[in-house]
Amino acid sequence: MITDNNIIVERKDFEIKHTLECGQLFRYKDCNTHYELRSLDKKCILYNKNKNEIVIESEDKNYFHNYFDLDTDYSEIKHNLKSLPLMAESISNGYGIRILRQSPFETIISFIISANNNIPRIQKIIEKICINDAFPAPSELAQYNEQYFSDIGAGYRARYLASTAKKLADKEFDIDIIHQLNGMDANKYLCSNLLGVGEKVADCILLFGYHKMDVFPVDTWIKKVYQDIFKTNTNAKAMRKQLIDTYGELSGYAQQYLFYNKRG
DNA sequence: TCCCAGGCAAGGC
DNA sequence: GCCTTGCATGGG
Repeated sequence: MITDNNIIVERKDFEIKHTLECGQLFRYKDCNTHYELRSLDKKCILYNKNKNEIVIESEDKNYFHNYFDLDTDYSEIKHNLKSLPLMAESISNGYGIRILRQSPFETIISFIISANNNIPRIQKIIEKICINDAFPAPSELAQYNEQYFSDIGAGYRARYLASTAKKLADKEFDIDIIHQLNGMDANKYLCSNLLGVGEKVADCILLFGYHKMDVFPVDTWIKKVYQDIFKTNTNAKAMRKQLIDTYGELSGYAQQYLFYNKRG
C-alpha cells in the first residue's frame, strides 16, 4: 500500500460502482475487493475504506484528483437536477456517478469503437489496442493499418480507426481547439473531420473527454428514455435538441444518470 | 436462430 | 438538407 500517494475521498457523491460502470470508460476491472482502472499509461486502484470513505491508490495523485473531478460539488448538481423529468428516480439509482475527465485522444478512439457495439466487445478491442496496458500515443496508434484493426475484431470500424489515428498523429486535426468551442460547434468540428465520428459519438467525446455539459449523447438507451418522457418517437437529432432544452446546462450530467438508470 | 449493441458512411432523392 | 441501407462481430 502506497500510503503517501493515497487519495481519500468522501463516499458521499462518489460510488465507485456507479462511476465506473455507467459506460463512460472501458478500461476498468471489478476485482471483487477493489476496482482496477487505467487511463492513458496510468493505473489506479479504488476501494471503499469504510462506510464513508473511498481510497484511490496510484502513483500520480494529481492526475487522478483531476480525473475523478474531485473539485466539483455533485450535491449541488443533483439538487439542481432533481425536479426535472425522471431525475429523482435516476439520481436515486445512480447517486454516486461522477463525470470523469478523460483523455480526449483515448476517448475519441474508444468511442469510435463503441458505435453499434456492445460493452464487453468494446472492452476487448480496446484492450488489444493497448501496449502493456498503456493506451498508445497517436503516433503509435497510427502505425497500425486497417488490416490490423480488422484482425483484432474491430469489424467495419477498422477503416475509421486507421483514418482517424493517422489524422491525429499527423496533426491534421486540432484536438486542443475543441476546448474553446461550445458543444454545438465542437460537435460539428468532430463530425466533419473525423471518420467514424457521428453526432452521438461526438457528444460522448465532448462529455467524457472535454467535460462539456451542453451536449446529450442519444444512443439506443436514451431513445427509450425519450419515449418514456415524451410518449412519442422521432429521430435522434430532434431528440437531442429537445433533451438539451429540457435539461439545460446540466444536460451532460442528466444524460449519464438517465443512461445508467435505463440500462440497469 | 434471431435480435441487439453507447451508430456511422454513403448514396439516393 | 433528410431518409434509407449496408455493415463486422460477439453477447444474450
